[in-house]
Amino acid sequence: MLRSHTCGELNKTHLGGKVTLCGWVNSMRDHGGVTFFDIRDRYGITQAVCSPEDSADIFEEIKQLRSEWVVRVEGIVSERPAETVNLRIQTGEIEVRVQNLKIMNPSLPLPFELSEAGKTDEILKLKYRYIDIRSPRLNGNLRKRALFSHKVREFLIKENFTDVETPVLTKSTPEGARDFIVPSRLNPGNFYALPQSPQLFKQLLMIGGIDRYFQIAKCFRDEDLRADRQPEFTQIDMEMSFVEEDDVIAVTERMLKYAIEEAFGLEISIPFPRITYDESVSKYGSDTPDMRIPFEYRDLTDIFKNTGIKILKEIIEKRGIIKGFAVAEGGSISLKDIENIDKLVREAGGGGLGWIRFRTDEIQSPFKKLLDAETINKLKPDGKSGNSILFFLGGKPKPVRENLNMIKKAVAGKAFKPQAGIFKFTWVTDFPLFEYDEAEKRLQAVHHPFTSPREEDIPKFKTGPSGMKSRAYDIVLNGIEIGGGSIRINSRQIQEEVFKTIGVEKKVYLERFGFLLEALEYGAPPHGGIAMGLDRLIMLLAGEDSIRDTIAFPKTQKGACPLTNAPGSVEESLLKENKIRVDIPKTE
RNA sequence: GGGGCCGUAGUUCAGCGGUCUAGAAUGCCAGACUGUCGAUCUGGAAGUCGCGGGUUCGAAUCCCGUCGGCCCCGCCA
Repeated sequence: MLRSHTCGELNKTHLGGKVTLCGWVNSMRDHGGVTFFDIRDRYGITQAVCSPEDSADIFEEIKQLRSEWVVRVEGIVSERPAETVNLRIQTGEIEVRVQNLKIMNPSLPLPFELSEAGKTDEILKLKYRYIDIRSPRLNGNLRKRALFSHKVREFLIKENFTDVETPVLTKSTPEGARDFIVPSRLNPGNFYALPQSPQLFKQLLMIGGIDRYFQIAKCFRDEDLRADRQPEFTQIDMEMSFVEEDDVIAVTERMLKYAIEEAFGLEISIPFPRITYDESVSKYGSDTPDMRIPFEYRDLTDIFKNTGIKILKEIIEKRGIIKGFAVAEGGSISLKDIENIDKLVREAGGGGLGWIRFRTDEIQSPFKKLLDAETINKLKPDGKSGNSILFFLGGKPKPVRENLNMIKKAVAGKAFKPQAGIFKFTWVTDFPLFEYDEAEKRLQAVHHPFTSPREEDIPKFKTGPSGMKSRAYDIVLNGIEIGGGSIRINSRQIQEEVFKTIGVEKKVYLERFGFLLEALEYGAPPHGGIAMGLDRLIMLLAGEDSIRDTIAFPKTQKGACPLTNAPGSVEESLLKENKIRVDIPKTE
């Protein structure tokens, strides 16, 4: 070993001891007659000190040091003079009096300052990712991620899950996201696809009697990127045989509780609340509700039906709805704010904003004169009327919901800011099995086409598949979907019904999914599972805004890696071997 | 495919109703300094104002195009 200790562990118990530290020079403080410098490694920072009395030669050599040089320092652990103790660092009570110095590698000045890394240009940070990784934030995120993954594995192995690797070179499937493809040299003109998830393989593992499978698996989807989407990402992928929804949900909850508590030191209480898809959309306007935000939508159509407010009456007569939500502590929302929100709604084409402010004994509202006491009473939010505001809109359900979501966002930014460190998990259940795809003019699987319908809905394949409910469940954390799963179809006949319903021709599904259909006929047990986005989970738990900050070497929004310059061109010979000709159309 | 914001010393940013011989902070270099810890003080170097074109006597600044970054919509079974 080149070192006897790390830079984070020395304290008064080591006084007088001879130690050797290795690390990066963190900051030089040359006072002429005495020089201090900090050595940093991922464990911490230790101050080194040297004056000519220690050694004239070493003292001179230290003057050459610069930030980020890699050094090995040999010296004696000494007590700092009382007034110079630094309580902000772990090792602040001691310092190392340098007896020997080895410069292991000098460094150029860094292309950006570690302390500025938070706001440095993304492309520069990615080009020098290894420098960014030296920052405690990124370094810490990667270690938290590793610890979390370790705890997940530990838990699942204890619970009898078997970690199985599935292929990365696999087959393209027509449903779902765009595939990344890999040419096959041995089969010219044919391509592998990188897996969008190990979905089919894990189902086959169930048919193979593995019973409980998991994998921390890389997945690939060639779609446009977002702060929480990378072209390659990692899922905690699980599948279990002979289970129902509650079994998958329960083991997932226990796993998350264990891994989060162990890796992040947070307290997580289970079971997590559940909400049905329909209720979530109706109350929160979304199937990924953020349970930190307490505003619930209320249908006010019946209350307004018989009032003298003409605009609202007309909306209701045209089979529209009136819907709104109350802000309990609305004191910080000014008339000016309301005006701005109204402007937002109008700009989005949502008609006008209705609002009522409830004070202790009066109300304030553009409709004040048109509202009788009884109606006001009905509209009043439960109990609290100190200074609450009710916002509402009328119109067709979908735009009303969308505009309410917009208002909610605006109000949440004004009157309610979710605290950092609050984690609200929710299960969303009873998803529709299919949804209508406007662009393609056909039904599509909401979850994926291997999701089982509810038993009682099976006859609806014939009578009206759009009303079918699935056995799928999503898990949402603070308004962000972090995972989803379902009980799968284990009957060939139902699987074929689903393909037909979503408009996949028999020829196509036999070609693409024939192996699955066949497998379902060889004793496929009932099974189900879940997949969770590891990157997103770590992002939320670490308090980051982008999954890039949880991934060692992420890509830019255009899918590029400025460090390696991927993607790049390849040798002509390689194209030839793969029988590929590049043909980029010229766009004028 | 579309919308928004951004691109100026190594870095973070100011300048953007045409006059800039482009500033600040920080970093860098040199010197001073025996208790600092974001050390301090003095001095210095440092810019293709993303790239291309246009308007103009004159463009970092106005216009067009283009490349790139970030956020969002579409897309993401």
